Amino acid sequence: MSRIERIGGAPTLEQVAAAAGLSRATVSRVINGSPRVTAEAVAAVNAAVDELGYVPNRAARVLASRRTQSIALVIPENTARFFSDPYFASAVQGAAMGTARTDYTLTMLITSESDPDKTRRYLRGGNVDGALVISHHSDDRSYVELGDELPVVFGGRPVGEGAERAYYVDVDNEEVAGMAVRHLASRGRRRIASIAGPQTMAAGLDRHRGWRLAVQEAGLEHGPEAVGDFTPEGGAEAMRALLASGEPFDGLFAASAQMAHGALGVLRDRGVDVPGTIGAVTVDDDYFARNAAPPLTTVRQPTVALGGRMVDVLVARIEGSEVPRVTIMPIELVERGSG
Amino acid sequence: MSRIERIGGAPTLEQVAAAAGLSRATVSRVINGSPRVTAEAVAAVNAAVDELGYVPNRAARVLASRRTQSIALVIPENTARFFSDPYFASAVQGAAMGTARTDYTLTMLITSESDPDKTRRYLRGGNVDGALVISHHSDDRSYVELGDELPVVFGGRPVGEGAERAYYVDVDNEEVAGMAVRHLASRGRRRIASIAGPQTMAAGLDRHRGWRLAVQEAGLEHGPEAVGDFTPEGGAEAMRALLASGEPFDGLFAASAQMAHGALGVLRDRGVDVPGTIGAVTVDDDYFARNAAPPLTTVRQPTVALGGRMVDVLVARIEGSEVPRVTIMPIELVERGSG
DNA sequence: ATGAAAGCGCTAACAA
DNA sequence: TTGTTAGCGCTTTCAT
Repeated sequence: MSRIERIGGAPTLEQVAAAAGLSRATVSRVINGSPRVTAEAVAAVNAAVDELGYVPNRAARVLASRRTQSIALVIPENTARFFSDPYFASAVQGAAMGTARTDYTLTMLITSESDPDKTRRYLRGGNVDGALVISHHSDDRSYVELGDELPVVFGGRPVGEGAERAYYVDVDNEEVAGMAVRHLASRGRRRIASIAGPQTMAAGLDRHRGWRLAVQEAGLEHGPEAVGDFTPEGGAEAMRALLASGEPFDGLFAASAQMAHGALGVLRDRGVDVPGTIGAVTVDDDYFARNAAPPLTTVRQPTVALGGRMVDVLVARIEGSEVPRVTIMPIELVERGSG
Repeated sequence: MSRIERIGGAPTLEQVAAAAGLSRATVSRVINGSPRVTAEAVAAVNAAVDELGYVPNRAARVLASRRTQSIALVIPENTARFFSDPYFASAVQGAAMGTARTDYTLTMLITSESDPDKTRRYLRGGNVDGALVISHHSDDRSYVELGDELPVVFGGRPVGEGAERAYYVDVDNEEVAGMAVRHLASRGRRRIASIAGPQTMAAGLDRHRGWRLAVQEAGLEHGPEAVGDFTPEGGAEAMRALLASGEPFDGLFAASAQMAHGALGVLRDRGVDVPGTIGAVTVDDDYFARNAAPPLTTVRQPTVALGGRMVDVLVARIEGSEVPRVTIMPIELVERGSG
């Protein structure tokens, strides 16, 4: 042992080795769970580790092994309301909890507007083993191409150039709309209107298409349609447009609970009874759905689980396992008072 | 240059040095902004960096400099609803954005129930330079002691053993309540009831005390009081208790918008007019405050900024600057329809 | 102002 | 199974 004993600070592998009467290599093997060690060695190392309170130095490990054991969670800053959106908040929570179950570390990366390349440089600089990108409510798809440089998993199907190669976890958004429409049909609604999400985003597009198809398949009529931006204000405005169109409808599919919440406010102001006159079904079981008046019948997507699954898929890819490029999470209808 | 040129992968400092015709040491100085380099050296290095697309390897840097340039965001897992609470979501957002402005990296640490020491080990293992702990809605104060081992900054004044040494960023919660009560007084309310938060938490305690004092100082009467758990359900239950007490009141201070939201639901069910019969003021300008019926007059605390300030304070401490142990953020009254 | 050289603490061939 | 020995890519004295 050529080095001087460290006075303060954390104990090193070398000190553990000395205490256990073994070499650093063997201690390293034990720490990393290698099968090529004797039970005695394991016991001796564990004893020494406990005694010294040894904790491996992450940086040294990363440097030597060339694996960072950490993953990035990329959050587009232009999604200003990111955290006030329950979908994001839940997905982030799921990702964080999912990461905690592994030996990986989750680094939050908010893309900076002042220096847009900062995030990209960080990701390409070998600082992480992979990245999670939650792009549900954003049309920022500039990270799709990153998938060629390191493992990336998207939350929500990305759209645009190269998206057909991207790994993602999502729900079947056409089926989300279908489930909603069929429920309205089963309640006797005949003319179903739609408040769609942005048509630049997969969730907006697919739910809208799902509405169109399901209405057709159920032999119903298409009511008027309007596009919102997934916010309550957008939903309110869309509802005004629906009413202004003059086309009648007795059912409404709103592509997000936030929009439905805003839409219901407009209906209440105009004295339109829900579910009496119009039955409404939406997507997302969050506080907007639960606290609307009346509470919203909705298609629930498992957002926390979705975030967790993103981690599972990413870690599998990092560690070289085969995983399907697309993971679809189950959905379910939650009946409440709105339709 | 003894090493073999790397075929793929990121370029190294050594390659930059070769390209710039300088030593690694000088390149390192330039990269780290040392003043002891000539302008020519800076130019040469920058050119080489741009040409090669060089990005420093974080692990190597950490290992050599013994500074990790990363901070942890500790989130108690028992705060199950963490992310669905707008206060937390905003504070986390602020912290993430604040970190993005620095050269630090933010690592999310959800404390695992299955292995409660995992977080602690990670923090003590020299993996981060400091930690942020947001404990507003939690009485988990087991991280106070961590402050003795590495720089820690709390969001919300911690309570319990050792808390008097803790660095934290918060609002003046007594003043929060005072502002609310004085507003009610100015609107002619004479008997002010209180729905308090958990008395195990600073925000709960201080706002309750603030209510008591302010009512006294304004020469008003104390109406009935009840304790909730900061959730809408807790607020609803507390309101039922207030009404059941039989004590009259024409003003209400609810210590959180979530509780106020729940309380107003009960009043609406019982046909009590707000603000006609009872004027209500609360805290937090979030979704719950804005979407209650009627919308809530509330004391706004700058949660996003608070999260950002936590980072500022922590970084200052890490880098050895003097910072006040306590940082108080400004608050303001937002008038809406409830009182 | 610059360079040479010695590590930071660990992993991973390669030998034994 | 264990130990020896090179580094991983960077920072940082210490000379020059």
